[in-house]
Amino acid sequence: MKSERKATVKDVAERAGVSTATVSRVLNGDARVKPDTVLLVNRTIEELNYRMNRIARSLKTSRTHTIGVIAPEFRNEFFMNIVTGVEEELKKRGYSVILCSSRERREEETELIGMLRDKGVDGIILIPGSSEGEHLKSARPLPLVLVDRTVDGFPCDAVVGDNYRGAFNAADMALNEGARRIGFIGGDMKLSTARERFEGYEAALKNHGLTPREEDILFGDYHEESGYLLMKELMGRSDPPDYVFIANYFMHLGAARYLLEQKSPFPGLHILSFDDMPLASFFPYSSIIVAQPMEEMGRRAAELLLSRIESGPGEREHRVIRLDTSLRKVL
Amino acid sequence: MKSERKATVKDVAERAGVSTATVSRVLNGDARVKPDTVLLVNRTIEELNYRMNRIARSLKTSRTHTIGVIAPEFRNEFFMNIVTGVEEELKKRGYSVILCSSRERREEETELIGMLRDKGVDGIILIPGSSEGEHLKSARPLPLVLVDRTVDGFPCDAVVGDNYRGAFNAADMALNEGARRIGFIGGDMKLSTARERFEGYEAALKNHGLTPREEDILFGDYHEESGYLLMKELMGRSDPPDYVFIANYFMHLGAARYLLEQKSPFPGLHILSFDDMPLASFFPYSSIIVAQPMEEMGRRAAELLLSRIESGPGEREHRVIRLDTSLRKVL
DNA sequence: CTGTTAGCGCGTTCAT
DNA sequence: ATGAACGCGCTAACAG
Repeated sequence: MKSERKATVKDVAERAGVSTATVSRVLNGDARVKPDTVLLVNRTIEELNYRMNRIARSLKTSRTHTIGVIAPEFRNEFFMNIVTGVEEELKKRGYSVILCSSRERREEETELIGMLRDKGVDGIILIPGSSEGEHLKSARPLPLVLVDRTVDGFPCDAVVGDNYRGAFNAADMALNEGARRIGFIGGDMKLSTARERFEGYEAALKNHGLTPREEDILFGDYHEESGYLLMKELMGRSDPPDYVFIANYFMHLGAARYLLEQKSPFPGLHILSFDDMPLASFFPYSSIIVAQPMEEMGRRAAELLLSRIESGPGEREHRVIRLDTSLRKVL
Repeated sequence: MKSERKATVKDVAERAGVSTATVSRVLNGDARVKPDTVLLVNRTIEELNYRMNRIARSLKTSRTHTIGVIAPEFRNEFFMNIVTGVEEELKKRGYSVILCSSRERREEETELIGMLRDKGVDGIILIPGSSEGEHLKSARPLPLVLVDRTVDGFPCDAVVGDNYRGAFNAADMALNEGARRIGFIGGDMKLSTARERFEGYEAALKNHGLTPREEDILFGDYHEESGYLLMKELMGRSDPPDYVFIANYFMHLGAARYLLEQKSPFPGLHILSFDDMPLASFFPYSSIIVAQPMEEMGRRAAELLLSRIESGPGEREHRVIRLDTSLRKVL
């Protein structure tokens, strides 16, 4: 059982009595190899326990079958649902993913893009951490697909949820149900999703002949703490709204924490929120949830990216895929 | 602005009037290069906007500065906290991570190990999806570090929490607080963590002169649904225990779902649980939580792996690092 | 259908 | 302190 050094194409070629080119052809499923030869080569490969050195191949082809994925934060279930979809689809098509966290910092995004390019990834999928995109052009000419949010001043392939309609539909349903006043706890309006969700909410109210009251509308930053504080502010008033729309899951989480802490109940309170995470429907007063197809967003982003990669620089138009949301009625 | 093909060492060498060997030395910080030359080369590198082709380097050195990380599931916050620690530490030391999901299947683990080896990773960090490890030897001789759980019949470097002491301490605290009967909702006893947690619980009871009642002890599979069902079974009885120890976060989640669904309260109920996730302390009746240092587990695993990689096949003893847990008192 | 040959871009002796 | 030359393992022309 003397385990020699790893076998190479050359070893296989010699042992099988063919040329390295033929071995390479078999390896790559080239059609014009005599079936017998294919068999012979494959048998030899088995015998030698040969495994292709993909690094050498990459050097030659300048393709790594590796995609860089940049997410703001791994501990975020929402993002990781997207990544799950990405990985699933990519794996199916023979790619793997280098995952990096941008920690929500622009400079990190820039740095990571450089690192990924150096590592030779075939493309990048990025969940933007901020609303600006100027720095993303450093990815060029590498194929790049944004997920979840678009970015200002940087037209780019992207897969996002239909935030406007999602928010509109939720608010509309609440209104049809008899909501009198719907408060709003939003995200940073510099983010595309935060804007769209607010606009959807606003449009639904107008559509019902209501004008949103300015004091019912609060903006935070999509983080847990901000949801906590804004909910506290809203409910601490003498005349709070009967419905509250919370623009994302993490603010919802914070709001729920506040609500749970209070001894006395809030009769008649109903909460609308974005993102149907496993727990969201168990938060107190949770009533209508806008569900985004998180994994599908990831899958579609992967698909889009691969189509760019595999078709070369064909179509130059940027494509923005907007996925439907659905409503989940809780109580 | 004619953007030529990417510059190579050769281009830099020519432009700087030195040899490629010198450029390579500068690139790798070789001490014996005349300072002037270093400066010159570095300037040229800037001018040409040269970036090293790391694939070519990898082909030569057979080191990729890439680590494979296999987790059972990306949507699991617990695992992703570990991965966060891994990525953080690795990034600091100049490595990046290829992340793959085993979907909790042994065959996937095997397959992924093969894929990672083919991609030339320098080592693998694996969060085992099952209790068996026979198939993991296919990773040899690649450095491999297990995190969170060890595996039967496969001695291996590993970083785990001190499950026994964690469980012991939690149960002990509850008993000192006046708990009369502590029920137990455990995980699959084939898993090392499930066994250790049960043993810690059992030992604490014995230590207080109590014998655990057989009917108070239920085993599930660490998943949400199983927590739901077992909690339902336990609380549906005529004489349920006053304390319940739930052996991991996801079962705790399921149990909480059950509890939340019930109209009538469970006066005096206290829940002990493992893993201090952001929400755990808000679950109903949550009382004592055993917190594992999730990110640190990841960091330590990364450290251990890199020490193996960078020191070559030195020490042959497998090292198991057992990290302390801490107790979090909720109510 | 198959073989020959020439690199891909780098690190590394072995000279000097 | 520096250079010339070879080769890591593979694929891609180009021949035949």
